[in-house]
Parts: sequence; C-alpha cells; structure tokens
Amino acid sequence: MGRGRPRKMDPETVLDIAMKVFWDKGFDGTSMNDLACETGMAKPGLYACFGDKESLYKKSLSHYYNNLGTPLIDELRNSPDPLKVSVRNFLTKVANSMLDKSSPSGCFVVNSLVQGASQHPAMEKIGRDFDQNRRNTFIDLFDKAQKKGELPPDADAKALAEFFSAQSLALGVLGSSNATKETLSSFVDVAMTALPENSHIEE
Amino acid sequence: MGRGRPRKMDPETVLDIAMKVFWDKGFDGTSMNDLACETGMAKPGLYACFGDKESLYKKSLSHYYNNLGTPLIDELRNSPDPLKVSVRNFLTKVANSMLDKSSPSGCFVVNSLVQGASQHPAMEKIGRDFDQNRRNTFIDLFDKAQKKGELPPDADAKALAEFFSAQSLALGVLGSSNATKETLSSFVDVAMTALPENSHIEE
DNA sequence: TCTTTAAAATACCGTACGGTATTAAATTAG
DNA sequence: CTAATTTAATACCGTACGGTATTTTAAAGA
Repeated sequence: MGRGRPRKMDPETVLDIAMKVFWDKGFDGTSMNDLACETGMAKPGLYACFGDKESLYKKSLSHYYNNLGTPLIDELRNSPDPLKVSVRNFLTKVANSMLDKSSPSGCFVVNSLVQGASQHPAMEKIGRDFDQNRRNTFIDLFDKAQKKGELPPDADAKALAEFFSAQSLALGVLGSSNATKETLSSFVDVAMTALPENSHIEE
Repeated sequence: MGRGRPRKMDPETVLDIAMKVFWDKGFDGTSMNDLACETGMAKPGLYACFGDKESLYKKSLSHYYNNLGTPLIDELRNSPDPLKVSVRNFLTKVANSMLDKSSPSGCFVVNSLVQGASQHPAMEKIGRDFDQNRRNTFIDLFDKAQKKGELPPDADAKALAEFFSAQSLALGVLGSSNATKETLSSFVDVAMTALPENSHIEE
C-alpha cells in the first residue's frame, strides 16, 4: 500500500477515457486540457502518469487494441468453426461494433493509420503493427484452412486472407461515415461471397 | 483586365497546393502559416481569396474530387465495356493512384470522413456527399447492368454496388499504410470474385 | 504527533495558432 | 503625372496550445 495521498482516479479508467477522446477527436484535435477535463485527472497528473501527449496517445491506442481488437482476433484464431463461419463471425462483430453508440464512431486503428500517415510516423507505426497483427492472423488461418481442405488447393490463401483482413478497414471508414446496420450487414454478406468453397470429392 | 496590382500566384495553383497540404497533414495538422509558406501566397491573401480555414479546406476537398475523383467516376459511368471490365478498371485505377509518389498517400475523401467524423461536421458532410455520389453511380451502373442481363436476376444489385463502391474506402486506408503494388493488385483480384456472372441461356 | 511521501490543484511559461489591421508596391483610368 | 484600385508584405492581437514549477492536501511510517 502506497504512502502518499491516494489517487483520485484509477489510471486504467483514465486511460479508457483518454482512448475514447483520442479515438473521437484524433491526435491533433485533442488537447491536453481536453483530456484533463474529460478524465478528471489534472494535467500534471497526466504527464506524471503517462508521459507526454504522444506517449499517452500510444498507450491509448494499445489500450484500444488490447481491449477491443485482440479479443475478436483471438476468437477468430481459436475458433473451432469452419473458416466461412469464423470469418463471417469476425466481420459481423466488427460491423456491429461500428453501431455501438457508447463508443466513438469508426475504428481507432484506422483513424491512426489515416491521420498519422505523414506527420506522426511513430503513431502510425503502432497502428500499422496492429493492422499487421490482424493480417498475420488471417494469413495463418487461411493457410491452415487450405491445408485442412477448407479452401480449394488452387486458391491464393494469402491474397484471400489479406482481402478479408482489409475488409475491416472498409468497415472502419463506413463506421466513421455513420453507415446503417443494413448497409454494414449486406456489405458483410457480399464480402463473404469472395470466399471460395472447396468442391472436393471426399467422404 | 483588372486595375490593381497583379496577382503573384494563380488561385487555381494555390488551391492545388493547399489541397495537397490538407490531404497530407489533415485539417487540424495544417496551419495557415503552413499553407502560406507552401503556396507562396501570404496569409492575408489566402483569407481574401478563399475565406477562412474551413472554407479553404472545403474548396481544397472539392478541388480534389473534381480533379481526381470525378474523372474516374465519369469513366466508370460512361464505359461501354461489360460491368466486370469497367468495375475492375475503376478499382485498378484507384489502386494505382495510391502508388503515385507525387501525391500524398491515401485518399483525401477517406481522410475527411475519418478525421471530420466528430469534430468538423461541415467538412465531414462534404466528404460524405462525394462518397455518396460515387455510391449512387455504382448503384445506377449495377442496376442497369442487371436489366441488361449482366447480373443474375436474383442478385442484389444495390448491395453489390455498395460493396464495390466501399472497396475504394479500403484501398484508401491501404494507401495510407503504404501497401505495396502487389498487395493492392491482388486485393482487387479477390474483390472482383464477388461479382457474380450471369449463367444465362441466351444466344 | 511529526516527518515523509505521493498525489492534487493552481498558476504559470514560451510558443504557435487563427485571423486582421496597416502599410507598401504595382498596375490602370483619366 | 495623378488618383484610384487591387494585391503583397509586415506586423500585430487575443487565445489556446504543450508542458512545468510550485504549492497544497491527504495518507502512512516513526
């Protein structure tokens, strides 16, 4: 148990709020005063606890990925379902997350890729890392599925994997432009038709 | 012929440069000093010529759409080719535009949708208008194609149209994350497999 | 209780922002 | 040549930014 004055705000709670503010308003659009005001932690406290603005942004983005990205990706990776089912589940959940009114619109990782493209290489890199992590999971998954016979032997498993991984980018932008549930749902339906069946001759 | 001191910079040239700066650094990441410096037109000149920052941003985005978006969309709309060919052409050209080293990465419209999502409704609206214009063109095109028998009668032409229109959003984000030519090219290949053929019995 | 520790709260610093008032320069109409 | 007009160029204003030094407050150890 620490000795000094007790914290008013739990840092994890603060990080969760900071994440939403950065996600909502972007790096340049968010001021440290905004963050202090929204989180309830005064500015010097933020600096003491999280470092400077860029550092807090990176921690917020990691927090996002750990809490909202990783669970979906883990579920995809560990799903016992057929490829078609688990991919559809993944995209459906991404689409549904775009409709959650309690979170900012769109996808924080997509925002980071787009916003950090030229001016904030450090924060684009971490977004790119997360994007690549998801892509690698898809590649693994499609590779194994092909070996299990769930994809035609002549299918380009890597290209398919990258395509489906990238559909979450489109969903992220659609989320930012407030697409409807119906639009997102039929978007996923059409995307799924790009996944070929293996018309094999077993059993 | 005007009476006063002649302009140093052609406003169209200035707008073209401003477009690239906003496209590159975003609305919040671009200062009026940046613009004055890059365009060669001093700050009061920018205000006299284009209004305030938001107004200049809107004009830059319109300039982008008129010069880089509309030609592609018009070509798509007026193409005499089969649907499959014209859609592939469109996506290929969007993908190739992501590789143009002389322009900022990504897509200015996608950037505007993502960045303006919460803080700058006015500038998101114009991005959304452009996005909708493209979507409507796709919907028209797919509708007519279906009536011409280029799509199966039971296909959901509108859903297909919105899906393919939204693929440019994914390409825009892929462009922002510096995807390679190969990635973009096989992305388009896979996307095209979602376009069903009409296995009809004519001729 | 009294010191030590750690955090909260306030006030503050230098700088860069969006935007403008003012002055200087270049052109044309008379 | 002069007056009128339009733009360029400079300097400037109030404000908000990222970041910090300083003081106050609340707990724990001795």
